[in-house]
Amino acid sequence: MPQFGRPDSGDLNDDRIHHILTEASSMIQKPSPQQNNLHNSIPMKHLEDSHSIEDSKSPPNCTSPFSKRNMKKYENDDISEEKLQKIYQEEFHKIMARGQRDTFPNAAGMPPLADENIRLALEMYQREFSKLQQQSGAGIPNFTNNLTSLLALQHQQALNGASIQDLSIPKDPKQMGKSNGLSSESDNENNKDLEESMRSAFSMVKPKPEPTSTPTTTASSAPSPISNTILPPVTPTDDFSVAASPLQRMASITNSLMSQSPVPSHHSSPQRPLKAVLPPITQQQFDLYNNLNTEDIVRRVKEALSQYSISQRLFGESVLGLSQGSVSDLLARPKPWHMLTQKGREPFIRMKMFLEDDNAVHKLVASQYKIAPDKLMRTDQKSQNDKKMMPIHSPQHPDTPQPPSSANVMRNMSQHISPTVYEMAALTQDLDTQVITTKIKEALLANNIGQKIFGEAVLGLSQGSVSELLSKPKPWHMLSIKGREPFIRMQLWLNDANNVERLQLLKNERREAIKRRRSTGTGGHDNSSDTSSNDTSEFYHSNSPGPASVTSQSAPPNKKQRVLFSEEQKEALRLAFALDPYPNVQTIEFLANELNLSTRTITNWFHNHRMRLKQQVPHGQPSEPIPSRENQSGAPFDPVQFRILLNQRLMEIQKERMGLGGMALPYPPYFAANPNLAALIGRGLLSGTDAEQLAALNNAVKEQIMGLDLSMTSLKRDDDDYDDMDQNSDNEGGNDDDNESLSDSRHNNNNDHGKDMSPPPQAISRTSRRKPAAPQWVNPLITMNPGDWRDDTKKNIADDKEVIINGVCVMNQSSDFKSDDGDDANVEQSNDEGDEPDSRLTIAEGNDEDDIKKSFIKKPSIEKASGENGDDVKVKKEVDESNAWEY
DNA sequence: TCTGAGTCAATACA
DNA sequence: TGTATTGACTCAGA
Repeated sequence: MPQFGRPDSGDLNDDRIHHILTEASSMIQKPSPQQNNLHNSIPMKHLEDSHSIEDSKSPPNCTSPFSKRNMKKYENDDISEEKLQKIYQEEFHKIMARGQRDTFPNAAGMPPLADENIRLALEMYQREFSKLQQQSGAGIPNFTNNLTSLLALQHQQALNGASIQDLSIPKDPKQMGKSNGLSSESDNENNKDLEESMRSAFSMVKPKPEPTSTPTTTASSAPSPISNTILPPVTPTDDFSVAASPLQRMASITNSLMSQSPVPSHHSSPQRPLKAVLPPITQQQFDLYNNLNTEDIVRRVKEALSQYSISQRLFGESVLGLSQGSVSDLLARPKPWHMLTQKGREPFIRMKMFLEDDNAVHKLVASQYKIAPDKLMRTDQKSQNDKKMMPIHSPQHPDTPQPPSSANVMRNMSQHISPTVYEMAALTQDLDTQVITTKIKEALLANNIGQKIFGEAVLGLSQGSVSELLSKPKPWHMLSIKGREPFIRMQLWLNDANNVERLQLLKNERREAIKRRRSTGTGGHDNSSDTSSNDTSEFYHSNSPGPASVTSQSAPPNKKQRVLFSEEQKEALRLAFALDPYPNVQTIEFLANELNLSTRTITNWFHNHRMRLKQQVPHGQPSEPIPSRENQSGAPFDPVQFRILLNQRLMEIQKERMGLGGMALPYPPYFAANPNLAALIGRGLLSGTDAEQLAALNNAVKEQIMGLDLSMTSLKRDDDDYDDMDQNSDNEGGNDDDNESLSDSRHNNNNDHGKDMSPPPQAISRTSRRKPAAPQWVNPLITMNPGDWRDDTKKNIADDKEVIINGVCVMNQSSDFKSDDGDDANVEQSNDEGDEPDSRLTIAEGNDEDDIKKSFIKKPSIEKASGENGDDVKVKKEVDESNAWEY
């Protein structure tokens, strides 16, 4: 499905960019070695100027490893002005191409990122070019004219807010090229260009060429390694510098634009043919850093990388000249200094230099997120000057500088510096995601704006993603930069005075478009994403890598049908998960065979199940409902045990379907007489093996037999694996209606099941998945402090306890816990209506039998679980270490 | 290679 | 039609 916000219309712009590049490349003559040298050096200056225009007036930071700029060649080389002009012209084209992308809202609705910078860069070019002209008395007349007109046009369009489609490049075929052809990849390449350029801006790394890669003409249609390495070389000794002059690089860009398949641009492009090669550490540097605390360095580096979400890959390649794996190894297990060889000490010296360079981290961030370094630097400087901005210099101690209110931060940022969303995400220390989503929900509801249009236009996300974000927002500190971006966008949207109007406008446009389509009989399904090339709402998008992947605009392939698990399959998977949330390959294959599913599907299910269980631990909860893999029991998954337990479970289900839920089981109860119980406990699936716990279990079994607890015997809707916790903490949503709807749902389910006494194992028995109420802010203390589940009651529900066993909960249920419905318990619970939120291994008790309830909740392990937080942690740790069930 | 994080998009339901 | 769910996918880290 074509993504809203990624319309085709931008191709026109890309077309022009592409054509400029093509024209430029066509002008290229094979450079002499001298030219090569010159070209190798000039872009660096240009990049510095274009990326650090404001910095250009200040002396470079000579202490920085990133400040080693190769300016000498440009300054000293003897070269004709004509060539210089040509080079300037080419670089101008390049900047223009970038400027078009960065300055004007592009097809993806990206707002201006560095319009000022681009303008300054262009002005700089103009100045330089004028100087050249004055010096030489010759020059290229049209160029300056074009430049001037472009600047004027750019300025005017910026003022008018003109869309990219209106951008008219001065028609001078000789210099500027004509508009023809299309290349949607131009933007990608420009992104790469920018990325690589930025990388080079603090280049400690120079790219190493592929052995055979020295294309010298524009004719090559094969992708060249150089096409991926637009960045200029760093040092005069660089082999690559000879091979990749700007002209050649431009030609390669053109070639790659012509030949590349539309691959989304990403900084970690898999086609990277480069290997980082750094200039060696000098003896002076070795002397300077003759004794380093590697652990401390590693710690600080990790903090920096973590704080700014800098990938190890980028760090390794840009700073250390090492692969991601090597970086990981170094950071995880730093050797003490004295144990390192000179070579082994090099990366630590580089890390040290990196840490000592105030700008290095920001440049890396800029590189990672394609933020113009000077922009980021300005942000940084502004933040230092204006305390209302994010205090980014004490990131490791978020409590020291009091972060400003999120709204103020956003307001300041959007008003003053127009940073990218990534910048904001990286630099904002705290944001109340709950408040934001609440406001968003209110706004959408009040103005009848759907999640779909909001997500596509404002967030660049699909409806489903918006739904999850709004209903289950993660706390800020738990979000990666990427995950923070939607919230930044939401806040920006909230700050926009015309936010609703824009969306309403867009909505109407869509409606009109649909009407037109229908009236014209074009038919086809409504692809509401394709109406939006000029959508004002996309203003909220930045030109950061973007929230939404650009999906193909072409006709979607055959709709892929989703796998739908039958209840039996789900039950089996839940059981298997309870036995081992991290199944090994053998287990996965066994399950795949057993359930007639693909191993991939099994893997995905476990993966998703872990993730979604984890998501149920909301807002800042340190609780880990799923034991880490290392904490898993050494005992392998036991297929026999699995089959026995599953068989019993399926019998339970069948019995329930037959409406015999209240009757005594004709077979040994689930646990009480289960010969595998001991094994289950012994495997650490139950926390504790003492008699009391067994007694508690037996109580639970007794309840089942008495029909007081239908948790094991009701097949309910199958969507409650993950959302029930949210529901439980829903302070606003719990009401009678919820219960009613749930009851209805259960009723229907039972009826449905009753009709089919023995559904086939593969039968799809989907039941109601509708939640009775949208989950609201979930209490973070779900597993650690159940007493805080509900802010409204503030009840210390010592009785409300749960035991999550590998994500499967065993809990009691107090009477005040029944309010919402059994459907939304944040742990699997049962109620007297037979609504089992999750038919996974669950031992619960009915609401109506206080005695039984009490007997159950007095399980020692559960009491431990409900203690003070500290106790909780302690107990939890013990549980983890003993591979026992968690709570 | 596995895992977590984030996301898409098919699907179901109100 | 809008929203919630969830299987599957991509990407980065270990």
